[in-house]
Amino acid sequence: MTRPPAPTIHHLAQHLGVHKSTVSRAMDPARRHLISSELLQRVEAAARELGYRPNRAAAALSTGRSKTIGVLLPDITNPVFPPILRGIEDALDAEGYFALLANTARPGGGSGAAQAAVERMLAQRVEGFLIATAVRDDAWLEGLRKAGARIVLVNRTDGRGELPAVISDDMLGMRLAVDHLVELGHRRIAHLAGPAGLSTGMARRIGFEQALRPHGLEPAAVVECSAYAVDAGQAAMGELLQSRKRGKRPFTAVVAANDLIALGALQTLRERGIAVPDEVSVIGHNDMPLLDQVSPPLSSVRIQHYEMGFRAARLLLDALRATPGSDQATVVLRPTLVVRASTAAPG
Amino acid sequence: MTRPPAPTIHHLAQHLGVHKSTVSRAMDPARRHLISSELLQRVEAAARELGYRPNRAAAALSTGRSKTIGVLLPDITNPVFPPILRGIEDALDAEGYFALLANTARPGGGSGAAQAAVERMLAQRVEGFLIATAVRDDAWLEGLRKAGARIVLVNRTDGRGELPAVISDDMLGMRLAVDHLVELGHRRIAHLAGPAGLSTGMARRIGFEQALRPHGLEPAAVVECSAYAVDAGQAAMGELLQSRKRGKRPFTAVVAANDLIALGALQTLRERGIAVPDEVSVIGHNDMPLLDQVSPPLSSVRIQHYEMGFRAARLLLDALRATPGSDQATVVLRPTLVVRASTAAPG
DNA sequence: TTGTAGGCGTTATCAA
DNA sequence: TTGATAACGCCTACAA
Repeated sequence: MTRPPAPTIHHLAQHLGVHKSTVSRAMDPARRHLISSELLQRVEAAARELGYRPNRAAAALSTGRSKTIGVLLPDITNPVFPPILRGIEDALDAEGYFALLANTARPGGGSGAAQAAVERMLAQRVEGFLIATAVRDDAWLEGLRKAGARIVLVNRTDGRGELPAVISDDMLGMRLAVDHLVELGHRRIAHLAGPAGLSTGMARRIGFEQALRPHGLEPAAVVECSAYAVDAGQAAMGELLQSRKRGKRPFTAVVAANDLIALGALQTLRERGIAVPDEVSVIGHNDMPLLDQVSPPLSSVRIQHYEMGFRAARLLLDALRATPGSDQATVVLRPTLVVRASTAAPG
Repeated sequence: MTRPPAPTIHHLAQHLGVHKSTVSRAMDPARRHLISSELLQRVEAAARELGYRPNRAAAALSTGRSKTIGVLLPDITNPVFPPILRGIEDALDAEGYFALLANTARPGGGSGAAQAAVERMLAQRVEGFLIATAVRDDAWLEGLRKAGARIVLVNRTDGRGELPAVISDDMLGMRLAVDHLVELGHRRIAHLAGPAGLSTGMARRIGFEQALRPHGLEPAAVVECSAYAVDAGQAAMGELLQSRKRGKRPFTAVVAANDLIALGALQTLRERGIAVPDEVSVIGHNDMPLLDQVSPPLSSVRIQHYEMGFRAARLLLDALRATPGSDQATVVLRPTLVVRASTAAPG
């Protein structure tokens, strides 16, 4: 039982007794109008009958357009990325594009995996890249741009802000968190920062400090986590408690750079018998799924992940139509505050 | 600033004063040995220098192999799929393949979206499909197979078991859950079933009933949820409590068909002031992330999602090498029990 | 070990 | 409105 060879445009043309260019035109919505409606119908009927599908690989070769976009993200297993990817896909799908996906956070680390993925994608002749990997070091990214690649950053920016990006307003996000706590009466607020090497880690840390200023406050303490992960948050919270014991600037609230870190903090606090929110308030960032199911339900700053992916993909698609260089835009999305039970007035 | 046209094999050949087939051979690891090592070095150097990348779109046209696999899943936003996808990608990546992804659970419902995605993927000349969409109705799937498409099912089977698949042993999974509860002393166990239209929903329900039998037990009650979702679980748990009130076969434990349903159940029980696990034990299924962070930490049956994706992709890749028809295999992975705090001896 | 010729399935450009 | 011809960039015989 061998599979029948897929019919080509040639077969169809022969079958109909017309030339293949005619079939080609009939199959293209943009050039259909050049065909007599009677012939058009016949072509469509025959195509259905023979199960003809234009070979995109051939079209790609001929036109130079693969209808394909490279998507780089650290790890789809991290809950912030699925909605982003979903948004990307929905936008691409609407234009008949596909995403070529690569998870670039390999055990090895570094940007090597990302570069390797880019190489392969380039070979596939993707028309552009959507990049959500968060490492801030990327000379290679700059090189990619210089080589003529179309790029839109998602959920991050490059160092110099030369690349178009769709991000969340991290300054605003931290202000929402801090204002909320200050309003509740907190004056001594600590920060569990994300890795300084990641663009959001840095932005949120700065955002935290700037958000305190208008209130005449300074950070009670800042500890940088080694990663956006529960155990890193656990460890960092431990450190924070050390400094607290040493009596310098005891804090009544903690702003975490992300939800996983916040969950780790919650765990450490629970272990030490420190009540949340009675003794210490905790607020996360991202508002990932299921935060309402943990104990206590975690307050957080909600980011529009789906929207971020969708807009980024649209931005890229628009840029592909336009001439190179006309794609300079950065979209900043507004986060919102989600108050649950992990934040309350200081005891 | 227009981007420089990518160099082709022709340019490289010219630059080196050799014929393009020579370059072609030099770039292919499988045929490199036919080239004098001196020339090989020159080619490689020149390739690096000019930034030459073989155009896969052209190679695909020429060889008929796109190095591309279509992956269909309902919704990447559902936490069981990211690890599956990651596994798929890792396996594909190792062979230089890419995944073309489609989320087929659209608001509309039905298998229309899946079929549309398949159409487009066929046009892209994917070499095969990995399908994780769970609807059990699929005449169209059968049609796809008959048309010669290479398919491996992931996390589901087809009705007749004609397609190779990688699944988890749902019978065993339910047995693990039921045995655990029986061992704790439960005799009246209820089931919150998944939608009967989904392959896992059906399999787990049957598994549940069969697991009770050796213990001389019958289901205390079974309620089918409208979806694998928290609110569906909430509603179903409400129904279960109704039947309990009516006094017929009151239960002391609930086996949920999936974790989201279990979380919904937990919520309803909390609202009604029924203590877990003191009055009712609850166990989920899948062991999705963060279950250890909810309250009480949810016992569950862990499924090897990553492995499932990885194995499925390998199976497909192997089948692609072999001749059609030689790919009949079904891999069954073994789940494990994860005991946390939501299950205990009946009060 | 290297070169030559032809074809993969489309689209694009002319010409009719 | 349709047909003819020539690419697109690579691979695969086969010949040298």
